[in-house]
Amino acid sequence: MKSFSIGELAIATGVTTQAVRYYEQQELMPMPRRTESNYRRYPQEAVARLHFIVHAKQWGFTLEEIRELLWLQDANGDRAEAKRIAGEKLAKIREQIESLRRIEAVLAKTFDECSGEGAVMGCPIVEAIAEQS
Amino acid sequence: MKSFSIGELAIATGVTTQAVRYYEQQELMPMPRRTESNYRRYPQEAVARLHFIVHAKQWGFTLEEIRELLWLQDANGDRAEAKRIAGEKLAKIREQIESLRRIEAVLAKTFDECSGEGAVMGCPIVEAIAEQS
DNA sequence: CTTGACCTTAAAGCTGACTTTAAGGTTATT
DNA sequence: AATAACCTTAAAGTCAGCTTTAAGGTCAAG
Repeated sequence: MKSFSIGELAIATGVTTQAVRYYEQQELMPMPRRTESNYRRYPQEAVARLHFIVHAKQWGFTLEEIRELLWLQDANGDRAEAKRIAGEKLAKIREQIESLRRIEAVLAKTFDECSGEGAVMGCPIVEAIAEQS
Repeated sequence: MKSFSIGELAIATGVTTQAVRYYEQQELMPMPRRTESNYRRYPQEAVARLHFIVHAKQWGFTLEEIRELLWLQDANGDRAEAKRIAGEKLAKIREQIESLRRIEAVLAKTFDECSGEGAVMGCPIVEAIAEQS
């Protein structure tokens, strides 16, 4: 079965070699075996694991949350625990959406109210920020 | 008319004195006059200006964007310019919402699919992250 | 047998928005 | 006159998630 140098692994997953070393340091990637000349050698599974990290990041998981999920898999832990982590993340994401929507609504309203003509004095956007309770 | 020490200004607006000095350094707050003993003395308008900063931050504006808006007001610039800044911010916020909504949809789906029972192996949440294209 | 592309480590730097630390000077109260 | 509660500055530290730098060692091609 093919084994990978850190550079090959990096290319296969679209991250930099430094990022891979950083994930190792942060205990997301396990310490791989080394060649005689002290080069890292990764097994096939490492590609999948690193892909998991990359994808989870795209989903907005922090490295800390991803570490939790990975350790859970390593320990073949409870599915309930994975669901809890995902549930917490889901709640956070929904809060963020709600918060952004509130801002969007007010900003969009004042944006429409602003004629875009004349001096900034009296501009509804600026006024709205200044007067916010 | 009342004038304020940096501490009074900070309390009036709910920020720390260090933050006020930081805003001065970042050219969001103007350099105020000093007492004989080199203490900062702020006029009434400084309270409003600092409030503007605090509120704009709550709306998700970065300090850089807030500086733009403040300088615009200082120069009594074009309302069109303020509208442009707000418009760019609005676009960014909408992008963020869209991105979060896409994540929310997928995460919510896999969350519902996960029974929460048994070992993490085969868990739909973990699988979904692993298999993401 | 040398050049260049890879690999190694540790440590410092980056962004944003501050906070913390250090080492003092001033003002108000007791 | 002493103490606390303010104020001053500059510089370093914090968080995340890396990137960059420095100073090397190794390996494949020509």
